[in-house]
Amino acid sequence: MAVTSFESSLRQRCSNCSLREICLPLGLDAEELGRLDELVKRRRRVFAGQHLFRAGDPLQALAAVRTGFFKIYEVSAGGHEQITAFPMEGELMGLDAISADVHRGNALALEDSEVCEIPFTKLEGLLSDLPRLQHQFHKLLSGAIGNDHGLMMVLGTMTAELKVAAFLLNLADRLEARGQPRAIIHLPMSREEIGNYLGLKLETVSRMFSKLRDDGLIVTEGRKTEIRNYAALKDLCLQGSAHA
Amino acid sequence: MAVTSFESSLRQRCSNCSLREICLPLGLDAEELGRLDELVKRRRRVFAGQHLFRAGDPLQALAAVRTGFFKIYEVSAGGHEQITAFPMEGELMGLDAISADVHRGNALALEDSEVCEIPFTKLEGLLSDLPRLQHQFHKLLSGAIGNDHGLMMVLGTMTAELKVAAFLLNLADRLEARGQPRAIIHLPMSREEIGNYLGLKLETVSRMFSKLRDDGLIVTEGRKTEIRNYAALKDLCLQGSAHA
DNA sequence: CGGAAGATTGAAGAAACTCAATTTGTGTGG
DNA sequence: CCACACAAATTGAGTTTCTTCAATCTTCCG
Repeated sequence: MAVTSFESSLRQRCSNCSLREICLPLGLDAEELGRLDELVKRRRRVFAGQHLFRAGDPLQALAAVRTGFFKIYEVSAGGHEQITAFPMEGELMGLDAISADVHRGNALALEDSEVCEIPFTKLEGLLSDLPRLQHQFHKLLSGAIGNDHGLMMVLGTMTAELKVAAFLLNLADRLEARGQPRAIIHLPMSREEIGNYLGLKLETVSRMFSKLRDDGLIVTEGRKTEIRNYAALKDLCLQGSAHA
Repeated sequence: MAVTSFESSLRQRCSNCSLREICLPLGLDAEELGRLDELVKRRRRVFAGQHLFRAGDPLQALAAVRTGFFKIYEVSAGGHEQITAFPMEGELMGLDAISADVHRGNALALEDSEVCEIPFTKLEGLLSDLPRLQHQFHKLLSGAIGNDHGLMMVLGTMTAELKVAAFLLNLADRLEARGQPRAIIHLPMSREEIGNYLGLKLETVSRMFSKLRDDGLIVTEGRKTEIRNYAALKDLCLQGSAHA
């Protein structure tokens, strides 16, 4: 018992979370963190292939990825699937559900994962009391819009090669923001899922991986990818969208 | 003077605004509306071709379109422009700027327009006091994410013909939500701007307009477009994305 | 170790793009 | 009000890019 309570006080708190600089509680003081801590239901496990929520589910809680990787996909009226995000550690899922109190997207774990759940109604109550948390939450929502615009730019302006390059760079930068080496990327998603996300067919994605490999920008070993020349990859993206 | 004050009390209030069911103040009571009213700076004019804000400008105020039409476009590091939205009456602009306190996008008036400006810091203060307004604001932010996902679906899964059809349907539905006839659409944007938004070249957009016209779904007269067969246009979009 | 799913590569086809010419629309000054 | 000039839109022909179809090859589990 003593051990359990020790562990829970040590590990299961936002204040000790290694993701607190990325996740919701960024920039809160100890008292504010304590209030938030009370709300958060931590370390719910979601195994690879399982859904955390599905489109149509009522919004109960927002979820932050603690460990692992998810894909969020929406299904159109015509039945087509479109992946809208690949959330990783520290990223929130379900923000688009606030609008209608119902999830638009489906959240599927790509590998065994853990999430922290934050009951949304309770969170909104807390936001009224804690202006800094409120502002932080607005920044998160706004940032999600900005991320989506970034993807629109990729989808709307880039060729297949640039899309794949931008995809890898995006992952690299997000890994780096978490203190991990940006050069080594383990892709938990298939070529088909990457293609769906980027508006390409899986064969095209595969071809572009091969091309980037042949050009010496990356090294591929199945789903393990290493960025060999980050600067060149970045240049490729920049100059690529410049010719318009 | 008496007339002026009469007019201002009659016209220049959210409570009398014809857009209150679409814009921010949805579902507020009289007292809450009054508090919001105090913040809003109304009827700032922006003439066609003028910018309301530009990327890099510090976020001072969110802006709601009162009359007219805007385009929001972002410029990538490589210099490519991507239009991310065409806001019309009742729609908010600048939500993506909260994240970094700086505008990401540029807001250009496509026709002579009027906007209501809401100082953002003051708004956040008010949100803490008015839970219903806070919730409404969160719904708006969340809805913006949902809209973006809808566009991603269009960009990622649809052919040129379907993209244009979906674009027209989107406009039609938004007009209808404002009590205007959904069949008659005056497009304030050029073919090139439509193409930029949809990830197509202007010639392709033109061709698809012609195709939809030849198929009897729409009638075109320059930028004036009439939807002749709404149901068929909708079917086209649905079945189109089903084959995957 | 064997089977199935995922990934790669090739060749042929379709979709959208580029380049170019023509037509239409718009606004301005005579 | 018309004529002119300029910008936008349309249409055509040829090319590029991506997709489709198909055949391997690899990886990952049981």
